[in-house]
Amino acid sequence: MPELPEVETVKRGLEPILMSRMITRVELRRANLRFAFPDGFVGALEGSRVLSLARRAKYIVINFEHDLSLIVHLGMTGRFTAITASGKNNLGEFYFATGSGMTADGPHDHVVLHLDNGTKLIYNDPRRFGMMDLATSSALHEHRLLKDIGVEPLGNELSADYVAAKFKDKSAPLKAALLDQRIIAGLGNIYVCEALHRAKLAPTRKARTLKRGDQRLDNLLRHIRDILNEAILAGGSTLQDFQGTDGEKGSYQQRFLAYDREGEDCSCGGKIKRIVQSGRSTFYCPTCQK
DNA sequence: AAGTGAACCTGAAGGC
DNA sequence: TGCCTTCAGGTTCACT
Repeated sequence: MPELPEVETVKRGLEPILMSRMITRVELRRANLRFAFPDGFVGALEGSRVLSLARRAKYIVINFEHDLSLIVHLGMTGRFTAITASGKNNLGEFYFATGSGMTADGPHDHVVLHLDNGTKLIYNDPRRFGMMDLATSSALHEHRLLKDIGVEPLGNELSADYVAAKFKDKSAPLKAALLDQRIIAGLGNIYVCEALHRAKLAPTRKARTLKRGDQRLDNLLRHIRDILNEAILAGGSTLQDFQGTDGEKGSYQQRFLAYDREGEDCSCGGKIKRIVQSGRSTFYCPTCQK
């Protein structure tokens, strides 16, 4: 589900809960999510103290003392819920509820982290497309999940020249190229649709048609950055029931101009169309996106 | 080699 | 009401 803005929102929500805390106990309710939890997962985390949190693409990285990192991916439906002494605090997509009597017994509560201040942090993931793995902090970028990830779209490395070089000779549709995490990190189906709509570029166009020096490429990158920043400010989107840290609903969904708007009017007078590209829905306006 | 589609898994929503 | 089909924010594997 979550794309870069939602993952960033969850990471920011986890920060005050986890920072400087020690994990005293780890409950694993099953042996795997997308893949098996690594050997020694529980033992490595128990007794470890959190130093910092980071995000890379759609991965949340929790750094501990002694060169240990926990890499988490929320997949499509992963969410964190913190139960503190004062009640339940939801960090991901969920609902807000209070009451210290809440327990971690939902059918898809797969991991429970018990912290040294009594807080329980629950990872819930119905579809189990999420992932958790351990890594060596000092060699984080060499981890198999992270080593081939491309540039962060909100960092300084994302430039038109970089993208043009990656798109050169690419016959894949622009939509597919933008979803490729090896080129730009963190873009997902929604924000790619929205950015292409804002940039008035057809998702079906071959990536290589945007060449070095083409102003439309600068324009597209500007829209990508803008849309991600706006979404982060809004606390992520609310497809279904995404919510920010404090139970406040993310409000970005209301601003979608193309995504999930099949048949509706585009501001240009055309109609939003839904097509399928590499197995995923693309929403765009054939009238103004060229 | 690159590009497309299927697979992974569960739940929600829509059609009949 | 209930059964069946389709679809979902992601990633990765297996084909052509």
